[in-house]
Amino acid sequence: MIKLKKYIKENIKEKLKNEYPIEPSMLEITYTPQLKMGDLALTFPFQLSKKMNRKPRDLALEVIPFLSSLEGVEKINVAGPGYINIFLNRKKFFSRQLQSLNKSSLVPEEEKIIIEHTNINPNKAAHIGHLRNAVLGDTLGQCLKYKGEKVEIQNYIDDTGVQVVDVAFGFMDMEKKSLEDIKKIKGKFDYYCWDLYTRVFSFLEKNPQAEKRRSEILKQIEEGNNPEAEIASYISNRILKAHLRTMQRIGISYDILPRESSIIGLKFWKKAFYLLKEKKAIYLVNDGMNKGCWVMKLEKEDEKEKIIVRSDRTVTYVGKDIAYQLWKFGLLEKDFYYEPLFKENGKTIWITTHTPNTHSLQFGKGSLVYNVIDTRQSYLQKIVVQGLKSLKYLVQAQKSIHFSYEMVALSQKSLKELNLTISDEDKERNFLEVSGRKGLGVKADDLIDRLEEKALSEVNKRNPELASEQKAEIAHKIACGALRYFMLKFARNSIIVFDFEDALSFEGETGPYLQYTLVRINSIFRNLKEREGFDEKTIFTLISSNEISLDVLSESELVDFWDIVFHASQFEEEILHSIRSLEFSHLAKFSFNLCQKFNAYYHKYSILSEKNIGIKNIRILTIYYIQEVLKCVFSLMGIPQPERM
RNA sequence: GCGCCCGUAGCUCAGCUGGAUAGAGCGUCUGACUACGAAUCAGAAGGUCGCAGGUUCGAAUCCUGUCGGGCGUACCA
Repeated sequence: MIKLKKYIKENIKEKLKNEYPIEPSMLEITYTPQLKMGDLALTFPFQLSKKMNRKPRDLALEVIPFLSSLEGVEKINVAGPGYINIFLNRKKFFSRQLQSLNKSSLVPEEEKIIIEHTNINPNKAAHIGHLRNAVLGDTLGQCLKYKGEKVEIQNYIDDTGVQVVDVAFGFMDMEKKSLEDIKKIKGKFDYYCWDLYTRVFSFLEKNPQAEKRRSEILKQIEEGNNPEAEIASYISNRILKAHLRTMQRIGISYDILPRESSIIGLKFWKKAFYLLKEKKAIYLVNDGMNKGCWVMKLEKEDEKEKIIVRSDRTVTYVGKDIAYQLWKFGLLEKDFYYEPLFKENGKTIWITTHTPNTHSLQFGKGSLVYNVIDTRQSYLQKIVVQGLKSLKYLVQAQKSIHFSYEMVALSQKSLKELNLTISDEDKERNFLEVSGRKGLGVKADDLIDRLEEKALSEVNKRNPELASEQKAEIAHKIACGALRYFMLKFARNSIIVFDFEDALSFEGETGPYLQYTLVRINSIFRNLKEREGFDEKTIFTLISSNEISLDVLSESELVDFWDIVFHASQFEEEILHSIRSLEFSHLAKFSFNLCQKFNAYYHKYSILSEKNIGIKNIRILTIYYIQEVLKCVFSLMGIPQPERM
């Protein structure tokens, strides 16, 4: 479709350029609201009419003779006040689509793209907000890979931040536990810390004097080689593994896990600090509130200073983030050491370390960087970009993209279901922000567990004869599909007010609806094979024989055939559009719509029982085409494809 | 105060760099399993696109103002 549009556009430009003052931007090809009007539409007569001071409809009529003999175009006519509508040759179009299946027509544009996502503080269990982040980031990565880009997925581990300190403080000072005691804790460690963290938070609120001890621990951790650092490192490592397991459940993985401790240990910040000072991007404040701090000013926002280095000479998170961002572009002249963390499906996941070793690998050095971080951190992301700009890395600043999205919040109803108590003031709100500190949130594993449980009971109803392992596997795939579609169906600027009923639904606009569509198609092909020996080979010969004739179809079936095929053929445009706007709800809605069209088609037209071979073959090719398109978009969205369900 | 985001059907949301009659899902009501799997489908009801201006041949979409809501504006991340 992309190629076809390009062809038409260039041809028309060529044919009209001598007669009319036409500009390339006028030749955007759009879709008609209804296929009976035509397949593609041109609106340039409206723009031309202004320039030439003539009626758009007259211009359109006049132009049409110039447009004849376009390859693949059946006819062209004028509609309404001056639209030029193009009707494609359906047979040619369809067989071309079938032949170009699995051949991407998208072209890569970057040397290497880095995506940073997930980034969960390793001090408590992952929650639904983290799931949104990871699903968006992963989907972006899959789409870019489809486009042919070289993609590296990074998951930044803030293992030395205050959040980990808080939990270390809880273990050491509140629970009086040694490292050995902590190691003995059985069961879900991330859940244990979830509860401990909320207790620490309320303890600190009531005992402000403990603040001193807390900053002591922070310093010890940064220095290393002491019990505090050992405990913190144990906590973050164990929780990190829990997070990775959770993400594995929904099919999300990473290439490299950069650790903050490595950034500190390898003095990345020292280097960045030197650069920033040298270019006068930051300066020391001599008096006033920020006395003794190194600060940065944000462009356009006067009077506002962002502290990068605190008066006690420790660096803030943003400072480290600037250093990290510089490293991502290969601008720091420093590199991490890497060690394998574990293997996943034959692929090694690497983690950074500051201890030298012999592994020689190359990460970073991207030409484009996406940071998937929620919109509340826009200000900090701006500071990071500002840092690059101040260092005169203008290209890199422009290629630092904050993929922002709104938070996942909790509905009052879901709070009640979780038995969470909240203040009277909060009870007035429509929704409540997830808060790790207050322990307000739905843990990712809990949600996935509930989805799997529900899916399993549905599978049991429908396929009681299957082996229990098989049922569990199907239930898992359904749970994953439901969750991932749920996270993608909302536009990224829309706050998801989490509701269990919506999230656990398997009907209507949901992941399982999409999966069910594919299962139906599988079922048809399974039957075709069992009953008639009709397999993939038969389809390939059918496609390459080029003996399909659409003439056998009735008029109304031709309409339905064309509606579904034409819609499906737009999938690559949708992928591109989703990447450009970072709006994967487009891809989600597109897939859902295609499934709706298929399900309607399915009810209307039978395949196995069709006697007319010509009609039957077209129907088979049609659903084969839909199947291939669906498989492609599902895999980009990470929606698993069970054979049956 | 300043910055960013949101306001579309009873509810939850789509609606592209402006394009033809504003769409889904849920819920409500009416139908369809002796059928390639009903996790489905067909149909009905439901809208002054927050409000007011402006730009345009054309505005849910762009601009300005305004009202309502959310988030950010930490020597937390």
